[in-house]
Amino acid sequence: MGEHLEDEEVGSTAAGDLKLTVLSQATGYALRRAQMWSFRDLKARFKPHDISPAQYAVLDVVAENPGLAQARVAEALSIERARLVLMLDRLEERQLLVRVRSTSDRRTHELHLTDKGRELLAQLYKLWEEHERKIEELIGRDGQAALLKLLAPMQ
Amino acid sequence: MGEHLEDEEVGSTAAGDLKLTVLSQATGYALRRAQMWSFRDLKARFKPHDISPAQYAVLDVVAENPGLAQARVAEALSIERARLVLMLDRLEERQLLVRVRSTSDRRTHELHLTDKGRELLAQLYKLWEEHERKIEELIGRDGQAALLKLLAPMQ
DNA sequence: TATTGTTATACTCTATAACTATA
DNA sequence: TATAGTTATAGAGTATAACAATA
Repeated sequence: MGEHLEDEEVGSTAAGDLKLTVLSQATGYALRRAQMWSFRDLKARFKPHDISPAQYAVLDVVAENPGLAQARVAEALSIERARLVLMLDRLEERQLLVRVRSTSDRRTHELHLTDKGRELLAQLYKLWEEHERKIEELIGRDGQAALLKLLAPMQ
Repeated sequence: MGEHLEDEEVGSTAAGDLKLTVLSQATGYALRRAQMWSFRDLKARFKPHDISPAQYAVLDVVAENPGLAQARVAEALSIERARLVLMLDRLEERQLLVRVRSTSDRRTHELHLTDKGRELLAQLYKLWEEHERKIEELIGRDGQAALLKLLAPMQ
C-alpha cells in the first residue's frame, strides 16, 4: 500500500464537479457513507419482513444467547436500555420474542425467541448473507476480510 | 490476506462472554460500530464549538464551493434538502454563513461562509486532523489509506 | 446503595408530502 | 412542467433524567 495518495483522483468526487478535497480524504466521512449504503441495502432486503437492521441485531443476539437480560443486550449492541424497551415492545407485540421474569433475579427479564421469531430469523439470515455477498462483489472476498480487520480497532 | 478466518477469534467479542457469531462477521455491523466510534470521537472534539460532524461537512462544502445552491449541497452530502433548510437556519443564525438570493436564477440561494465561518472552519479543520491522526494511531497510515480504498466502492 | 426495567423529554436525523415562487 | 426552497409530519435513534421494584 502506498504511503501517499498522489495516484488517486483526490479533491473531486462523483457528486457533480464539486470540490470536496477535505471530506473526500476524511476516513470518518467515508465510513459514514459506506455504512449508510450498507444499511440502505440491508433495509431494502428486510423490507418485506418489516424488520430494521437494528431489530435484526436484537433478534440475533437473543437467538445466540437465550435467556439474556435486557441490560446485557443493550450493552452488547450499544443501544440505550431505554430505547431497547420500545424495540422489545414491538418485537413482543409481533410475537417474535418473549420477556420472562427471572426467578433468580426478579428485576430482570429473560429474553427468548418464539418459534415464529426463530423462523423469521432464519429467513433474515439468508437475506443478510445476500447482503454480505453483495459487499463481496464490490470489494472482493479478501477485501471484505481486510476491511473487518481494519475496522476491529475502531469497535 | 487469508481466505478464511479460522485464525481469528470469531464468535465471541469484547462484550462479556456473549455469543455474537453472526454479527461479529457482519461487515455492515462492523462499519456501523466503527462509524459510531468515529463520530463520537469527532463530536467530542467539536463540542467546545457546538458543531456537529454534519454541520462541519456543510461548512466545508460551502467553503470549497462558494456560491453553491442549497440543492447542490444537499445532493453532495446526501442530506434531504428539507433537513438542510433547518441546518442552514442554525448556521445562518450563528452568522457562520449567508444565503444570497441568486440574480441569475431567483429560485436559488447562493451560499457563502462569513469571515466568522471561515475562522471557525479553520479551527475545526485542525480538530478534524487530530481525529484523523487518532485513526492513524489505531490502524496505521497504510491501514488508513487501505481503508479509504476499500470503502470507495461503497460510497 | 446499586441495578433493572420503565416512562418521559428534548434533540437529531430520515423519509415523505405538499406548498410557493420561479424557471 | 419541473426545480428550489420551505413547511409540516411521522418514525427512528441518541442522550438524559427520574422513578419503582429488587438486589
